[in-house]
Amino acid sequence: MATRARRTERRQEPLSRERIVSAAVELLDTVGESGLTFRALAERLATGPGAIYWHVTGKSELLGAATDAVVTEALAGEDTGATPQDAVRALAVGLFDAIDDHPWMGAQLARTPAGSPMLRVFERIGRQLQALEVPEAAQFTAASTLLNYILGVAGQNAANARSHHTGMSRTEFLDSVATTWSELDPDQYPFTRNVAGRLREHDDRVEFLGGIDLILTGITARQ
Amino acid sequence: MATRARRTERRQEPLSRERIVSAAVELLDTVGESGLTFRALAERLATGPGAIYWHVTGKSELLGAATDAVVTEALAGEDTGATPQDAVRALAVGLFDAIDDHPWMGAQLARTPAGSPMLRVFERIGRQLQALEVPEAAQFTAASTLLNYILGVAGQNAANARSHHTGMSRTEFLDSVATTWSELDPDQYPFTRNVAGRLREHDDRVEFLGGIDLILTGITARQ
DNA sequence: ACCTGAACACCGTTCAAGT
DNA sequence: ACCTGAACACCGTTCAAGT
Repeated sequence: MATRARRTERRQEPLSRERIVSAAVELLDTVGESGLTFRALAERLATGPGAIYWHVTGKSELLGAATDAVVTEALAGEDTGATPQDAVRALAVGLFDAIDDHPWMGAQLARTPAGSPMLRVFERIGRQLQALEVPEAAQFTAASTLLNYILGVAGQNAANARSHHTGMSRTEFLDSVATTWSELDPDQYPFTRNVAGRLREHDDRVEFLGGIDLILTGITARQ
Repeated sequence: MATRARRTERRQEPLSRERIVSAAVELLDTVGESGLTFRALAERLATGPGAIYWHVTGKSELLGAATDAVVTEALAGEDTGATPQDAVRALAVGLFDAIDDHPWMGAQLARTPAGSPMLRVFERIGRQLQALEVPEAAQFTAASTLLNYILGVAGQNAANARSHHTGMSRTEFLDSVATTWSELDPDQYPFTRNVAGRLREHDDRVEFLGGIDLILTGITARQ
């Protein structure tokens, strides 16, 4: 009953939104934001650029769908943690790592109106705030603050990833920034000069979590 | 001694980086991000697109310079306030309003590596934290958290401005979001549904300041 | 219904040629 | 030194024509 082995000219699976989106994610991951073009995508899918438009309305929908797919994967699984604070940290770190793996997504998230992907994050943060017994009147502001902070870091991460593609490691990069900062005019930048040294022992993820904790402290200190 | 009145063919001021940047800001403000093209800019400056490249290396530098100009204007003047908290609030609101007036800048700031414009914000936030007597080891994280939060809100504001250019007012827009949220699946989005009503009495600026206060509370609660 | 790929209307950027 | 504007190498998107 089995069909015979065919020549190497493997038959092409039919085009589908799913295949298009996952090819887009691959392209974004390997060649970066500017590498995602309809022509490159079409070549990868062994078709013409026009074909893609049958399944997707345009480039911005495509970028949105790619982001959505990655966020969904990052948010897979239930929220768990010894405390609600831990659950928020786990959620935030999950997103942080996803953005680290897919830097193009940081820029995309930061410029996406609080639509589908981030709404799920908002919801899950909110539930943990309810568990923390944050008063109802304060829940919205608390959840928004956490979300906006996460989005801000996401944008910065994306910007950094874009700016030091010069083959520098993150440590080398931070080192060079630290040097620049410590050479700033002491009259204009006393504070920045003062904290420059701290950059050399800087860990992005630890720093990110430090901000989350600061906000969580602010949220609970009010009660 | 005065030169005679000339024909209406007014003599063109020579091109300069300054004139180019201010024409770019004007174009961005009136036609939006996608309206800034070298051809449109050249027409406005009564020259050819190539001329611009003599004064500016390319589009990304131009966008950076435009952002820099607006931020500089927004940050003009000293930090003042009855308390360091007030000074931080004033600083943050100044930026918020500038972004509100120039929505394209939100996207730009969110994707700018912490370079020149935001470094000045970082510095000024930091000085207020010193005034608050935040322990030195905590200053960097505290300043970064405030800055990242501001950048996150900036990005969201820009995204919102882009998405509801359909001639809806902000209130109408919030109303429609509130309706969407309150119709979400109660099993999947209990929290979001629950806070949906709050959107109708939502004031972006008040909400923004609420987040700043939350973070400031977190910063001072640690001491 | 779905795919093809040439064609359209743009871009940013370069560069020989001018003043 | 500074400006001009045609030309190059791309884009996203459309659409008649095919299967």
